[in-house]
Amino acid sequence: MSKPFVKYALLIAGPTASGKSALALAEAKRRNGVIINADSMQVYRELRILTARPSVDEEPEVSHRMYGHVSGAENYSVARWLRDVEREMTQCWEAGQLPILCGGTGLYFKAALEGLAEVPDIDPMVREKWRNFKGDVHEALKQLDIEAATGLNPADRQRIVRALEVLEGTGKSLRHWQAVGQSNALLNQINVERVYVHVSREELHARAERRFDQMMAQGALEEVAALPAFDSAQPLMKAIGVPELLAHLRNEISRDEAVQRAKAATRQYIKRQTTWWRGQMPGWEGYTPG
RNA sequence: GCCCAGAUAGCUCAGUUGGUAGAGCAGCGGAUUGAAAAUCCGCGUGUCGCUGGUUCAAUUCCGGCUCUGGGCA
Repeated sequence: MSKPFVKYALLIAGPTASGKSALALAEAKRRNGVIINADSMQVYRELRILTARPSVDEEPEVSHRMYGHVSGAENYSVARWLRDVEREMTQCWEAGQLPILCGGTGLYFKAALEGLAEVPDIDPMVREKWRNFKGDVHEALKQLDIEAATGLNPADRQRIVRALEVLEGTGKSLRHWQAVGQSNALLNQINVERVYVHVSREELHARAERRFDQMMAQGALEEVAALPAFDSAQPLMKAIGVPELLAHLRNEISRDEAVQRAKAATRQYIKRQTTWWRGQMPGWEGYTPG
């Protein structure tokens, strides 16, 4: 007789507007669970409506963690999420509750399941330097780290800048850290149940469209208008709907145009999420809400 | 009713001095290790309104028709 696992977790993933939150809620009630956020945008306090954050007030009997717990002035990251999740899961187990990780950010689930390269924190000054670098960053990386440079597309500025800041901040190539491997896979020794909420593309599009109209009715425009003057490079400023509604508030495009563009951005996001799970996360149990 | 303009990809339009057509957006496929709702790569998906005529060949030229704008009545 094998000893039963003490540590157990339920992972609920799926594209946006698939109905993950509803499933998580039902499972939490049924299995004495706590819902933990696995979405990179729902962590930001200032965007409740646009990120479709679950309205916690309506379900006081179910505890939600890591929703809106970060200011949009900050740069959240996979690494911070892993640290936050580890803390929350531990609390759940100690309280005899089931942690339910629910969200649409594939990289977060992948990092939790497979670990993340243990790159030391980078000095913010170094990050700033490369993010604001005016010249050709790919040229710069070729000079400093030819191996990392050849593996990246010259147009992929974001990854190139990351390689540059890691090199300068740690003295070693990003390739080195990734080769060293990941020892911190959070869910490694844990009994994990993985559920992928599957809904047809057509249905997802229809639901996402309806949902955005609802967001507008609930005051999404006002929510964006009320945002503090964050730097446009902040992650929160790139949440779907924010650039579009800001453009409308600056009188550059009509309200209808902004809505159409935001809906298109949502469809494109759904496509990227679908691709991610197809390619990066095979072996999840499919679940179709019905 | 008459005159003028237009009708080409899902949308907005370009183009072909006659040899079955291409941009942007949308869409589809892919990559993805500390910004991931990010970032990047790839792919035209088409009765060129309908119908006759001229021609080896018509989306292109000519006629008729239909529809849509605008103008005149």
